[in-house]
Amino acid sequence: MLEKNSSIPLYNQLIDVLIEYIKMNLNDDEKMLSEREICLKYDVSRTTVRAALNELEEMGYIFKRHGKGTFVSGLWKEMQNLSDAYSFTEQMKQMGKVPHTQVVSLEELAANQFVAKHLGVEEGERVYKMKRLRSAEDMKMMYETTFIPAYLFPDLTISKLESMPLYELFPRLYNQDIKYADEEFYASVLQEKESEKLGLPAGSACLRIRRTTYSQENEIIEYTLSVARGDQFVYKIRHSKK
Amino acid sequence: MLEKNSSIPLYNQLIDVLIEYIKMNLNDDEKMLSEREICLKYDVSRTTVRAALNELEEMGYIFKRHGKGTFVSGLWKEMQNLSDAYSFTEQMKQMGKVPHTQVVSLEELAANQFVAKHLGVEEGERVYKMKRLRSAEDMKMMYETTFIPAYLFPDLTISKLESMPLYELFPRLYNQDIKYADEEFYASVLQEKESEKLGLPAGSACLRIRRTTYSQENEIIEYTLSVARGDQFVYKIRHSKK
DNA sequence: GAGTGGTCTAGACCACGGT
DNA sequence: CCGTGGTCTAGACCACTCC
Repeated sequence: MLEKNSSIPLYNQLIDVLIEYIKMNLNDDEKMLSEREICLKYDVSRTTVRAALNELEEMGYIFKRHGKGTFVSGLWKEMQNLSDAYSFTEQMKQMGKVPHTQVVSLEELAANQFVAKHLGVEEGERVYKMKRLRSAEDMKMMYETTFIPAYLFPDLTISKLESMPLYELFPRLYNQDIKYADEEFYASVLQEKESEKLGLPAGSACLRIRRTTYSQENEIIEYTLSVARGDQFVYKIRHSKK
Repeated sequence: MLEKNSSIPLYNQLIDVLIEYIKMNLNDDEKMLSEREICLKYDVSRTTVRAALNELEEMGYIFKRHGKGTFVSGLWKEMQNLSDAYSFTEQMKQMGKVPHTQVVSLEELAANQFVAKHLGVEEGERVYKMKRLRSAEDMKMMYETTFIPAYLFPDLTISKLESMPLYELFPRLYNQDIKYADEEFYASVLQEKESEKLGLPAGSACLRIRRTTYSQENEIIEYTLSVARGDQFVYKIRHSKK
């Protein structure tokens, strides 16, 4: 069942095993094996069991009650996305659509005050600025303006940009691994010029998004301003009470 | 420094102590004490230290590098809200405003199919439906329609509703502790009737929000539909790469 | 090789919920 | 009272980074 000498941590293997166990044996709100029972059944320490159970709780598979036990949550079926996906490509795939990106422009320029501030670089430093129109099945979904520091991405070209999604290009071509991305968004209406780009009437509902992406080294590797069709983007978030 | 026999868990105390230590002694990106150094300095086990450090990492105070050490993140200054607050009251306080709520209506009725589905109750079951206009310093911010199951909240009255925020009323008067809330939201524009209620022109940008709140017992205790001024609500979320 | 974070063990005591 | 999850210990070995 569990491979003790695998390169995959035991608690990680245990997660998969327990998910399988739940699916095969238990229904919603039924009582799960106790922590000590799991220790015996799979011959691991309680620390390992609790590490696995904590992740399962975060994932929504189970919930715990002090003094009573652990129970199957029955919520994991509905909660597909809850905005795990932060890339356009992933979002579209979750919506069951085929994403497409057209690179409208790519230029190298010196950072002005605004760009410098949001990319965390010095004013005057070289940066790339690109504009992209993002579609799904012939519907124009979103228009993005992205800034990235030039020194992290030498010799960036449109053909490279078009070869793969940005969030694959970062790690694969430039060894920049993403740690997390912060997004701010708010409702707005389309201005005239934007409405032309998206093929919608001016004044249509839209979502404006500002995204800052950080590398594993805690450097900002991307700052993007987006405007997205209001009728196509529904964000889902879960607020957990501590 | 740490009280070993406090009712507060050691790792929880340690979190506060370490935050203080960081603020007093370290700047951004500086190297933090190693885990084993913290063990010695505060006389606790490494398990306890790691529990505290994991929370600090989630909070954004520090980041770890395998083989190198733990470092101060320097991001905890900016990231105030990131939508931790899911109640209107908390959100307004974070924005430095004084929230006010006017209960427009409160009625008890039988759940129709729509309400039954979203509250997870049977059709025909008694539910409360309330409408509330929410303001901050004389600006009308958001209009909410809320459904809650009646059997969980016997003898609910407008005066009770007006006495405290809903999310205080749940635990304090009805012993209903909140576990988490799921929100969906998307951009839209105000319809005529809504525009009157919020005192804005029809066609103004707005955010439409659907919220489902769950109790510790995994029951739905609230379903709310909101429409909020687009120019006043900015949501922030962090997508962590796993 | 020395130091770091990552994983894991075996065992202990506590606080809570039910009998 | 017993079984549950919550906290904590002391110690072990591994994988990674840097010298």
